[in-house]
Amino acid sequence: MMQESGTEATSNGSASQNGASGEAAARDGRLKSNTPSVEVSAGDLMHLQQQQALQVARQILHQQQQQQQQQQQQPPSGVLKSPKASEKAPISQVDPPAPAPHVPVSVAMMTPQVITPQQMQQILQQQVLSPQQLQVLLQQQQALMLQQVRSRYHRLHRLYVCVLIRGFGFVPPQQQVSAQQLAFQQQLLQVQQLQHQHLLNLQRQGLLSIQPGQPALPLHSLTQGMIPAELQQLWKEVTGGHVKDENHSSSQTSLDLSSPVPPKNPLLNQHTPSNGQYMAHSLKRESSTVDDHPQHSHPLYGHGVCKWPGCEAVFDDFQSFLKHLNNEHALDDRSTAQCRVQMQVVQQLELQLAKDKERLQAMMTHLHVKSTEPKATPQPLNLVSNATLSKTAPEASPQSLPQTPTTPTAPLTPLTQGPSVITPNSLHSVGPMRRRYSEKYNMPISPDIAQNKEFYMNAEVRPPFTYASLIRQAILESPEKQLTLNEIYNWFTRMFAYFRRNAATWKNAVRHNLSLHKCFVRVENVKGAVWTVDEIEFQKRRPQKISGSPALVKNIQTSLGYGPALSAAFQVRLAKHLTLFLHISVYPTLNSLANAIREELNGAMDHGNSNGSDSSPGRSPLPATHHINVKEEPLDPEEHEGPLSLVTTANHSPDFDHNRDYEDDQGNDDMQ
DNA sequence: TACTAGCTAAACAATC
DNA sequence: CGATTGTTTAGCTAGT
Repeated sequence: MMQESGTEATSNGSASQNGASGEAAARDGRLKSNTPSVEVSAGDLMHLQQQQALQVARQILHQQQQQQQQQQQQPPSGVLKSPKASEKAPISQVDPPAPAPHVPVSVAMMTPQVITPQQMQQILQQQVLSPQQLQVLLQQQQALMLQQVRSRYHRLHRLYVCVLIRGFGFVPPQQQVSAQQLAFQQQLLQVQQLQHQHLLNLQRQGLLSIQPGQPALPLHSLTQGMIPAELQQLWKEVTGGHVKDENHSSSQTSLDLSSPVPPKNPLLNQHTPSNGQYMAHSLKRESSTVDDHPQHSHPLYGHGVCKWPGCEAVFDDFQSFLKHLNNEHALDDRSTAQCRVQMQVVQQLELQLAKDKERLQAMMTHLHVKSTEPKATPQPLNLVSNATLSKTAPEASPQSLPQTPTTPTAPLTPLTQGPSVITPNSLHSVGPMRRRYSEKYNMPISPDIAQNKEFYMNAEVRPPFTYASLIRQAILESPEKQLTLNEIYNWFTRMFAYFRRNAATWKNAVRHNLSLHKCFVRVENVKGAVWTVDEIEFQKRRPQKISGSPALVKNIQTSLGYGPALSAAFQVRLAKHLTLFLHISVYPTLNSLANAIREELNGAMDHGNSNGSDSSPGRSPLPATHHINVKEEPLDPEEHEGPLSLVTTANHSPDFDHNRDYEDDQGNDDMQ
């Protein structure tokens, strides 16, 4: 008797693998992205550019030094010479009292992407520019920069410098500054376009989140791979260390620019006497909305713990935290690497968030459009639930109706299978599933089951299908297209969490259906008896409802404005999914749900055009032992494979009409 | 209102 | 003998 009991079990995990694998894939992606060289091509590009920039800057510097050595006798008047190496050494990070030397913008300005080293060399060899001219123009350039581009993205600055230098390069030194500026303006326009484009790209990539009222945060990744001290030294050498206006306007910026640290951490480069003032100021500037108490709050400090990734050091007071921050998380390779990792993480999260937001928006829009249609909402949404909860709605409501008014009442049970949420009472309250929509609108159930497999397996939601449909599905899914009763039981419990309870009830119903419906044929086997599906019988009985009641079809079509019955059924399903999606906050596979919705959206039309023969190749596999009364020829054997598609139904409804008074009723009468 | 479909419950018999 | 399987009936509800 229990010979088949062993078949149960094995594969409850199969369904959840989709979601799991998806998440794993996502995680993999994220992990991969943590290695800057692999995933973020933009970052790689920037890195390369930075390296190039460095090279170019060095080249320029070298050339200039050579020139200066050659022309040492006549130092330029009015313009300061480049600082000596010894003066360059103490850079901003270790030189708190002197903000002037911070010239970080310039560092970032060393963009190599337009001017090749060869070009630069050529320019310098031709001595197109004297250091003094260079200095003047740099200052002009910086002024323009301040005017036109307040954002402090490195890329912008680099591009500006690029333009500057290039403009120089093609203008003879004799020419007047206005001509140079003209050329520069042209370049500027070009660069601005590039900047805009680039910023858009970055925003799209989630690298940047520019808030309206906030100064744009530096894109630290642009300086990845650059050593701030070196860069600033180079800049000093190039500019002579005189870019005061820039220094003033962007003294904080400067630090940012030379640091790959995320904006959230304004302290990284603040090697000021760590009294917190500067940091607090910077912090307040950068996150003013968050920080009302700059002295004691910090994005990296919370509940007495350093929130630097992987740190979690505990501090009694804010000052010690600041000290710790300056000491332990100073600008070094480790911190930089951690910041990069964090950036990648954030980027991935933002990407994901953006995608999901977009998806949600589309769904909301879709729902809103639907709900505004007069008759669409009430019927399909409650189609299942009304019937289902008819008996025990008062019981069920507290469990299944904490949602919004649009929530379908029935199949909604919390997705977590925990007993804390689902009580036996509530489950029991989910009453008979009369007029499951799959029956009513001839929805093929296998796509639904397939797409929502994970959902049904994990959520104790009553599947909106009749027992007959489910039994048929179980049988058709089997390799032999035949199952023992116990195997059918197992399929139910395996596929639907709902059927893991109240076994006596639904098993009785299964048996009842097997016996009652002619479409289920019992075949004696060596091992005992197995049940098969007489597909023809099954197909015959189902379309009666919809084809036999044109009013229903009409109602569906008119009420939904969609035309085909597909829309009604689909909307029910969609509503179900969406409701779940929207109201159940913690569900491990939201993505899969959303994907299911999307796939349904996409697939709906496919079903409308194909005959929807999906996963059930089952074609009357049976010898039909006692079905001598199956005399009507199948309309089209192909059309009867698998679950009914709506098109099939629609196309053949007249045919089914003349099958209306089929023996099913007679058979029932016989039995009764 | 009558009819039908579907569900639940239950009684009962046959089989393992 | 108990559990399982299979059949049948009854009653109910919702939809037509």
